[in-house]
Amino acid sequence: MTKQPVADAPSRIGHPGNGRKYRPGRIRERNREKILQAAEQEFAQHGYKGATIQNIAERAGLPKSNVLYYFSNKKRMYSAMFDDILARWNKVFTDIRPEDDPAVALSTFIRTKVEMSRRYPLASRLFAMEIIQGAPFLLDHLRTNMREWVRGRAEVMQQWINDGRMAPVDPVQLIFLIWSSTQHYADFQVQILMVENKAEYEKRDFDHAADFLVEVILRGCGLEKPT
Amino acid sequence: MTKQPVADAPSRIGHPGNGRKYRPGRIRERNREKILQAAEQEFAQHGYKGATIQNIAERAGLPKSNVLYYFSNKKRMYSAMFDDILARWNKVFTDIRPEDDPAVALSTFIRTKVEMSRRYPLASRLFAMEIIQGAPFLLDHLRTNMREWVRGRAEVMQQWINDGRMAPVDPVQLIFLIWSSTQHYADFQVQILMVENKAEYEKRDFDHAADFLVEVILRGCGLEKPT
DNA sequence: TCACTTGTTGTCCATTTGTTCAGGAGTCCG
DNA sequence: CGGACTCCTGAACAAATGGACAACAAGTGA
Repeated sequence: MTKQPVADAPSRIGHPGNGRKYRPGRIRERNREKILQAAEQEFAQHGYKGATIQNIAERAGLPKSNVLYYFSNKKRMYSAMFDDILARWNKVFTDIRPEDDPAVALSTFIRTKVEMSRRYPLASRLFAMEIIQGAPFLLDHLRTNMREWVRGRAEVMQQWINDGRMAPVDPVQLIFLIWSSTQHYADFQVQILMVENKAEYEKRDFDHAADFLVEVILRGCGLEKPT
Repeated sequence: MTKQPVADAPSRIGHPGNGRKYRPGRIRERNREKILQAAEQEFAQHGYKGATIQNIAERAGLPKSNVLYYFSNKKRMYSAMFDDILARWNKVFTDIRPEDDPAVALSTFIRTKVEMSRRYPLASRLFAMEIIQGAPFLLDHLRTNMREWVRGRAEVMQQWINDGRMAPVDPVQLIFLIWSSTQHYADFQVQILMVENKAEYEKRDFDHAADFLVEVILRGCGLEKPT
């Protein structure tokens, strides 16, 4: 009789003595990571339906069966990825507060998002794909967490507006504007590269983009670029 | 011997007397349209690899074989769609000239693009998908037509800047900003609806968005909203 | 070493996929 | 009507796909 595989439980390193005799291996952790990275590429390029386990396995340099040992099926693999990505996302974005300086806060927000586009373009594309496809997996997340997130920020911005500290623009639309314009550098990378006739992005391209966005959007909100 | 099908030739209605005895039917035209529309939905939702001919056929209410009679294979179907879309695209966007008023021109551009997002959300998503996937079919178009298009507009904007008629911002980045922020309303529809807790878009939502974008972006470029 | 868990993989399978094809139905004009 | 052309479609097929499984290898703590 074969043992039931541990079935894509969330990573649990340094979590001994939970009734288990052996700590679930470092091997597990390493391979899980390899596979998730491969999956990120494959899913970002082909979407959920278009991605194949075979391809992911090849990218990860493992046999298909082994991939299926770690993630018992395609669906779980896909959502495991988003767990990873959303966790990363949550870690980076700090809160804003009414007493913050609007110019500084917005500028930080924009720069952080551009930096995310630079460092994790695949995650960005993946997210974009998921949304375009109708967000079958993330609908709930959008409806709850993300809605709350936006509401919180928008409230603070509204406060700033009421206090006359920035121009009266719709805060929710402003968030969309920042999201879209910053993500664009990850999602539409190919288009931008072609139009600008470049082979690759460099750090300074992102800095330039961030400078541009900060300048235009802040001025658009009646703010001065912070020093 | 069966006749070779006319093999997805471009529509040719009202084009008689080219050696053919019968004008290539109106049936052809009607079904072609039905199929292309179904394909637009399917490809926009699942990407190139994820879309299936079977699904397209079902959406169009035709047997698979019939779909393949009109478009001999998946690839041709896919590019036929883009021919359609790019043609539509080209028809709508008028040129800008140095003697135009920057505020009016930019404002028109933004509003036109928002209107496109409203009227042809599927086309927008399709395009986004194609780019995210690395633009395997559109690379050439991006490299040539689109590059030229951007260069032309950017030059005019630079002229405006040189003449002191708008703030000195990078024109190419400005175009990207307008593209991304306007497309967002089509591509990320689901996200926006969820965050705003709505079931559907209405015309006035787009108007609101367009007003917001015109206001912020124009001000960001040191321009006054045109009356 | 032993007993047991975790990790690995080749093989198999039902289903789906893109595509071909042959034959037939429908349409149109003289 | 007849014949030329257009349109339609069920059947067939090789390749690919998601997944199940059983046998085996490697690791681990006692």
